[in-house]
Amino acid sequence: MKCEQCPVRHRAVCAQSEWDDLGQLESMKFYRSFEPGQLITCEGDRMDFVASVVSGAATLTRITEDGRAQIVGLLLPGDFLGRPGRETAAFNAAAVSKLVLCCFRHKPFNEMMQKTPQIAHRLLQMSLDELDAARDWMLLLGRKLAREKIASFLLIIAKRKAALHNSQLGGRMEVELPLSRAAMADYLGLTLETVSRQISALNREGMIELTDNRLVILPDFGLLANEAGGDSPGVWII
Amino acid sequence: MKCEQCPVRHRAVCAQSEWDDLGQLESMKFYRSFEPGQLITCEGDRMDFVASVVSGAATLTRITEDGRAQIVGLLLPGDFLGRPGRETAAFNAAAVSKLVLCCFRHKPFNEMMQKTPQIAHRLLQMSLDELDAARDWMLLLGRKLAREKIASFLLIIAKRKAALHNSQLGGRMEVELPLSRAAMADYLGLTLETVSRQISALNREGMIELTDNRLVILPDFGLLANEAGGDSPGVWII
DNA sequence: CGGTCGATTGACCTATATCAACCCTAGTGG
DNA sequence: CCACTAGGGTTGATATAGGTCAATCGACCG
Repeated sequence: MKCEQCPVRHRAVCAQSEWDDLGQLESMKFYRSFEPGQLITCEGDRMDFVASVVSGAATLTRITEDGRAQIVGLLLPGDFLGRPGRETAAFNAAAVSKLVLCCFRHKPFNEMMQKTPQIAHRLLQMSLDELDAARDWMLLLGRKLAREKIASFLLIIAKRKAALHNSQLGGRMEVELPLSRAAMADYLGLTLETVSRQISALNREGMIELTDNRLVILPDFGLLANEAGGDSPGVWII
Repeated sequence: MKCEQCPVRHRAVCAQSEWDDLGQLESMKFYRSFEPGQLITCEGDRMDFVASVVSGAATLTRITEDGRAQIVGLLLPGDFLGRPGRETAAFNAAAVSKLVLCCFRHKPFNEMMQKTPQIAHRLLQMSLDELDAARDWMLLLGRKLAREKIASFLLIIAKRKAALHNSQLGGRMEVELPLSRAAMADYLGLTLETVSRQISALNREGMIELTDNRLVILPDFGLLANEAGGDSPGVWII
């Protein structure tokens, strides 16, 4: 695929790169695909590339010795996986849907970063945005009720979808959940039973309409936002 | 104070800057002091500078509409406050002890970042480290028991102290808590009563020795680490 | 048709929150 | 000098949100 036609061209780490830089990236990139459930790396593993998510979704997970898991990152199209200058994965990364990555080997990517400020700059921007998002997520994990966690999650997915498609936020929206109930639980610091119960409750009360297990209609975005426990939603629009 | 004598010279955003860059930073920096409890910025406020923590400690806090608070960042000596290119604070920032900041106005700092890759590069490094720390914190908030949260917190403070002084980790250590019980609760996603109870319990069991309310002796670092719920501790050493 | 996987629902339990009393220390002012 | 007060911390009794364990359901698949 040519970079110009790339669906994440204007959002990924290469977003601010100009023509000739893009040509260089083009020549060093390679695509990798993963099936739902497939591991990309394990914590501690050598990871010889960094990548942009082109399509699909992946999760970063941190696990305690006794097996409790917490998803600490949800990578959607445009997001960046890996850390330049670190060749050992700090987290388990797994595909949660059919996933396509646009990969770069560490060494050429590092050299590129040294030479072209745009890429380093964009990566800094993206990292700071992720940090903001992580901090909002800490508020959710530490202080929100189960119901609020679920509502917040639905909103963030809706917002990401709107941001990717440059479409409007608000009113009636349809979102496809990128995660299973179990994965949502690991994302929200809940059990899958609690996730299921809360989703059922929101459904019963008309806050959401469940069509498929993975397909949710939000009849009223604003109404649902009231249930999310009110952190300022602006920052989520990455 | 001259930059060469700065206690955080080798850890702050300026760590990788060379002589002449340092001269430039020197000419544009200015110091500000804050008393314990004093607000630095409120979410949404205009914030006309970025800064390095020289001494003392500050917290970043996120608050829900109905007043539940979560501390989402603990800034210790060397840490960076603010975001280049954003002049509106995204969080409440407050001093929790006598605090000294080394400040730079946005505009000259941005220009400096454009010109000198070292600063931008160091800031990227620091942001990525913070992101790693935030992700470990998400595991704590989402999945750890109260007792494990407290133990983890004591360990991270001990580790930061060791890192700053380049001293050894392990064995018997003494740490000064930068936070009140209430602030610890807001950091750990607990209530202050639960914090107090768990600290008392660890004290009773000899895992820690309380001298002052704010001064804790860890008789055996490794023993306490067992109580922390076992995320790989390596990443904490920022 | 049996088996597997994800999701839902129910009954019960527990870690932590909540509410409340109390303690200790430091500071203040009579 | 000492009573009074305020702020931080501890401790106890009770309530509850969400966890745990277990049964069931539906869809899909060989």
